[in-house]
Amino acid sequence: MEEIGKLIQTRIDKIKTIRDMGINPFPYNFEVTDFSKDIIDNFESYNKNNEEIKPVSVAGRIMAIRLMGKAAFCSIHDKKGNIQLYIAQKNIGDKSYEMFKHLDIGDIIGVKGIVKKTQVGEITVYADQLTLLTKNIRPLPIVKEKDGEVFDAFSDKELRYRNRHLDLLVTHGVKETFEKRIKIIKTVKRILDGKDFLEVETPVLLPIYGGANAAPFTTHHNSLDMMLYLRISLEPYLKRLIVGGIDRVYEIGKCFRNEGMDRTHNPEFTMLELYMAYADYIDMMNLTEELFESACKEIHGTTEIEFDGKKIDLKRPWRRLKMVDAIKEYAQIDVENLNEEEMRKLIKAKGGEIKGSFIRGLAINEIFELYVEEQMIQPTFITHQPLETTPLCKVDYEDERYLQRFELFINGHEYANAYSESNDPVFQRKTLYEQSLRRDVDAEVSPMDENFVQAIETGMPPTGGLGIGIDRMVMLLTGERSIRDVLLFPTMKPEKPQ
RNA sequence: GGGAAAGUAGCUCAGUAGGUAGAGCACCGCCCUUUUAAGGCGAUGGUCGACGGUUCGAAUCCGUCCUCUCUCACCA
Repeated sequence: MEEIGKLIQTRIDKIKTIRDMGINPFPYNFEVTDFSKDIIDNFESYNKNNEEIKPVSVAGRIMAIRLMGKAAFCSIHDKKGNIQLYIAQKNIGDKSYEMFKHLDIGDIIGVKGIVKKTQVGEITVYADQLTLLTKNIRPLPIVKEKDGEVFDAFSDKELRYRNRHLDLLVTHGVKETFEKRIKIIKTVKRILDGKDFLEVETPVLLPIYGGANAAPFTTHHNSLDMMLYLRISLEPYLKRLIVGGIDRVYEIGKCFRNEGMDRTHNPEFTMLELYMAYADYIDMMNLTEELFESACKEIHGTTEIEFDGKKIDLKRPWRRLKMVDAIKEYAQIDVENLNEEEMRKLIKAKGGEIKGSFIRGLAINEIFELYVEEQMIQPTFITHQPLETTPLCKVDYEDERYLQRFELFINGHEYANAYSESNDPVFQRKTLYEQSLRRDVDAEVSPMDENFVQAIETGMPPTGGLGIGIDRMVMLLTGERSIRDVLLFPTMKPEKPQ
């Protein structure tokens, strides 16, 4: 039998021993009235001048046991943190103490008792009653700590991601990261709700996909006997709602892209998309600033954060720079006065390449990405991308070679993308139709969505649209470098291939 | 897809001229009523990621594969 099996069997045997003592190792409930952090933070309200003021009832998982004959200290972990318990035979009685000696790290117990400080001053619950609430049979990773230094941390990332339940229990900061994640999302929602945006839920399973260039996941509906796609963006349905008269609409939801995985890409990820009728890309910039700044303040209490050792200030307003001006300033390249040959040379010099025939606007975008993007450390809106970079955006009034679009860069990475949305139905139909013809050469091109085009033909008001990658926003604000550290259950290959 | 590193006890890790597999913690037994990485004594525990090869003999050398990490490329 494998070793883990023996450890488990030992604990299963303990369950029987405890049952033989007339104790149910899996009782139904326990009245919890107090939590670790509250007791520690408000010690005086529990104990004054070593006089008990009020008894407490706490419950949690045993994380450490220090047994000394007829008494023991143990640390339990509850939803707010850790607290030490003092378990003495003379206080809890012979039978309970006998049971206690059969408990393990990982068991869940409830304790009623009084709060006191030990000789060395640690706030401790002195147990009068001990109740076993759940017997554990599978050993936890053992992580120890002294003076803030962690020993034998549960550090194997594969095991941590595959066993997030263990990771949450024993790895410092993991739970906090996910608490921050939801705080960020709630802040975003609060701001949007306050501006009269309607939060909606649109379908994930679609007969046709679109809104981005990406390979979709496919599935099959049995009773309809048809192929369905998982959405790659939220755009097509949110725009239908704008047409439908919901002038301010947003959704925060999972999108799915069947593409490569790395530190910043997971096959399923969370997008915020919002659409605002009668607004343009300038309004979207103002809103983006507010969302990031507010979320940052909510998490950090300040607009200044540090990431990768770099100080970043998210305080509004942020710099707004046309793409060609950014190239001029950061790369000393006057890209508008270059000919094709000069541009090709610049791209090649940085290891880039031009796919297919030379398209001037795409080359400008390529030069920006190669020469400038990584220098955009402080939050910067790069605006006026060349017309050729997307067909879904309106061109600028002043110079029709460029778009009313922005991309937000922070710390050299893109965090948001926004347009003054194109709403010319004739142009949209033509573009989407021509795109769909390229499907046999480019598998990532979306098929023609007739129903969507008909919606646009009904008339979409002038609209500003904004997309923000929530996972990356959370990474920025929590300092995590891998998307897997901001997803509770990141996509993993099965351990043992079937 | 390319490159690099890794996979040894439940956890964290040692372990090369190729010669029967080690530590700490956990677990088990004993001692211990103020410990906090508790301590002391003792014991158990391994298909060394998988499969092949070389060899009298492989955790170790070679090959293939699997998983994960980092990184580059691709992709929003």
